[in-house]
Amino acid sequence: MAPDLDFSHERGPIRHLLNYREMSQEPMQVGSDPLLDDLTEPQREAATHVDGPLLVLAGAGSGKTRVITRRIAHLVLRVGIPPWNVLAITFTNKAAGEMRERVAKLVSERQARAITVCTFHSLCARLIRQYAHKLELPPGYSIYDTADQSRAVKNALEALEINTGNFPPAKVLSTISSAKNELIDPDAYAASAHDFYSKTVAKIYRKYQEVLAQNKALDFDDLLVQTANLIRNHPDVLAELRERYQYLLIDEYQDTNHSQFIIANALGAQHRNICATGDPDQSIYGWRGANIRNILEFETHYPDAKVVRLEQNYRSTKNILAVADALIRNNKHRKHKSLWTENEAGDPVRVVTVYDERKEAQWVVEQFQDWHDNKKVPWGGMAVFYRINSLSRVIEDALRTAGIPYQIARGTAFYERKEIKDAVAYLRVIVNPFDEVNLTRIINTPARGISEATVEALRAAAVAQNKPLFEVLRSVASLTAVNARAVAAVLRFAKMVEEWRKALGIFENNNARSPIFDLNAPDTPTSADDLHSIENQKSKIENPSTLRSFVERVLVDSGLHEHYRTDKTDPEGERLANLGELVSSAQQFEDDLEASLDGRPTTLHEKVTAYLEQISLVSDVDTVNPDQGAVTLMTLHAAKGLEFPVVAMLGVEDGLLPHSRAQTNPHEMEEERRLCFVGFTRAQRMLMVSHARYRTIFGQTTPTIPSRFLNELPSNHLQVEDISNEESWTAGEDRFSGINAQREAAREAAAQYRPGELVRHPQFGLGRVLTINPMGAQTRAQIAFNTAGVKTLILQYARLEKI
DNA sequence: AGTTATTAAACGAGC
DNA sequence: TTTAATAACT
Repeated sequence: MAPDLDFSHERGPIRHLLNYREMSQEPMQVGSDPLLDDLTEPQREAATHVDGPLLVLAGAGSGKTRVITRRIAHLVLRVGIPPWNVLAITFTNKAAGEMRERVAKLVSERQARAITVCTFHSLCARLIRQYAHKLELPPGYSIYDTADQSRAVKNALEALEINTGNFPPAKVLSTISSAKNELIDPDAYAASAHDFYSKTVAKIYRKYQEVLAQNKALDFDDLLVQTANLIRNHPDVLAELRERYQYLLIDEYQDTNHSQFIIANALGAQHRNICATGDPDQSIYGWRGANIRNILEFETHYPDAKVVRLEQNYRSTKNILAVADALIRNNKHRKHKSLWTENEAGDPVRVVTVYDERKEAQWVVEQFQDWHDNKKVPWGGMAVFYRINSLSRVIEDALRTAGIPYQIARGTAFYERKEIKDAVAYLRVIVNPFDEVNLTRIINTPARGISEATVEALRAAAVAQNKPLFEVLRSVASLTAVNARAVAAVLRFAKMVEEWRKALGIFENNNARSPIFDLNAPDTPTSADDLHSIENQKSKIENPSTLRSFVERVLVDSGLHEHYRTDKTDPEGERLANLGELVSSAQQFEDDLEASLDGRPTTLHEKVTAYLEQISLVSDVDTVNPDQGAVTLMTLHAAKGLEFPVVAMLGVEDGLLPHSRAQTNPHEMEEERRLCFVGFTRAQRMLMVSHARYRTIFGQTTPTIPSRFLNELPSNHLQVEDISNEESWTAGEDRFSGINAQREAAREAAAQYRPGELVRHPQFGLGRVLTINPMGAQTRAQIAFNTAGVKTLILQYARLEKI
């Protein structure tokens, strides 16, 4: 049993803070500043740094966030920097929220609200909205998620008449994404493309950008690219931003990519008050363009930078830290850092071998139960990490069966559901009439009599007339290819959307200077002062309704509500409930927004736009609430920046961690090791690591090899257990009897049908068995049907009938 | 036109 | 295993 450790000092409230005015009247004595008193020397050095570049190399658990928040408070309270001059960039919205909260405990609520704390992506999204007119975008531009991007690429491929077979959208998109992260535009990409594949990608890239431009849409990478362009091409904007953001803090600097680097440096180049914090050993996003050199070469970019190293760890026990440190020492490309702690030695790190993933889950659940019942660790203090999302299922099942509350960090999953994507697509189309991807998604969802053929005719007309698709809807009557019933349906749909737009104060008096179609609408002086002043155009009618009621109205008017209310395929009403949850999320957003606006007016239109922006940029961890009293399940990537008293890491096996795709590339292998290191260093008191002898992935059970990383761990800090044989006799028998039963069934099924026999299929009718291919549960039969031709069917699923 | 069944295809991490 | 695209049916 581990002695009780006190981990509370990290988050202790700071009392009796003096504000700046009091300070200046009555100077504090050196060493008695409550902002700094409880900091160590290096921490204080970083926290009190005011002007000029600062690099904080912060080891895991070294109190980095604390230093950042204190530094912000110090700047505002002691130095007297206006809070709106401070810009802190974090890796996730959740981290931003936490940082703002922690700062708010040091400074006043009001001051805290004036500080900008956000992620790169949300900063860029807001800047683009604010300066939309300079980028030929409407402020209601769409942000495309992966699914939308994939649609856009498919459109591009279609237009170029390229077969998707050789150019799967996902693969093309990842190539394009890498290019964008390096700020390589289609021209530059084409210039460096020499082989057939990249030359074709160059064409697709160009077309894809055209499609996005047509739709007035940006993908995630474009948010950064466009911001970089904005800053580069508009010196006035850059000057404004530099004036506004005089003190820059960028957290997790090791995971910034080239475009983020460019943006940050452009903002900071003049005043040079740029503070980067991070840890090269925790760089785990190389695959999405993060450039570890940004942090390694910070001192080259800023030779006068002050460098502070935080090496004392306040988070973990000695054992955990020793194990993590031993692991990371195996990376060759690395600057060594000596992590140390004054914490207790604690329990050894447990490394356990289990039989399979079910046993693994069961073991973890047992351990958690013990920590909860006997060591009084709340459920919220425990977490399960894994390399790939698909490992979450088994542990979920086990936790559910055990009745243990859990939450999964999969914030985006909610917005990926069809019903939610549909509902959001309506909102997108309302604020962005150019968004064809979302328009085609909802034009006949739910079914309202607008067929595929009708949509095709409309699209053709839009291309022919060189008009946005939505504008063509109104002239649908002139299209001969569309019958009267469809015309009525289209007009009804267009009318409905226009009604919603009216409710937002958007008017479209036929091709007049309707604000939403008019990109050259008068430039209202948008200063960086107020990022919340979103749109240039103000609502022309006083609309009393709220965001919540607007969303509800769209759900009802569109028929989505009714459709899912009566959906027979969803008897539980789960989808309807999800729509309900969307409505409450709108309500929640509205409440938060009102609070942060502090009485300043907003239009409904602005609210919808801001809401759409927010839901486009939620990250997986954003939804995790530690005080929820639930075990947290997440990927190792999502775990960055978090900490839990008890941590279990699943599937520490070769092929999973390190992932099989990293095996051939030494750099990727080191990133895998860093990923493992990140996982280890999240643990405060107990770290358990498990690997199974057999693992079933995609229905295929295969023996595994323990992760090579396990061999790198110092045995004197470990407690190694192999429980793969315990009770596995019964479990093993169950398992094999299960498999055997399946095989038996398949054999029987195979035996049942012999080549030459006549069978009947509910759909295909009469047929004759040609061959039987016994493959266990996957046993297939080739059958020649009288009318349907030769088909290969899986016996288990095909409801065949012997004749 | 719209729904439902069947088959094929994807499976690394995410803003 | 899940999801997406396609084919068949009502």
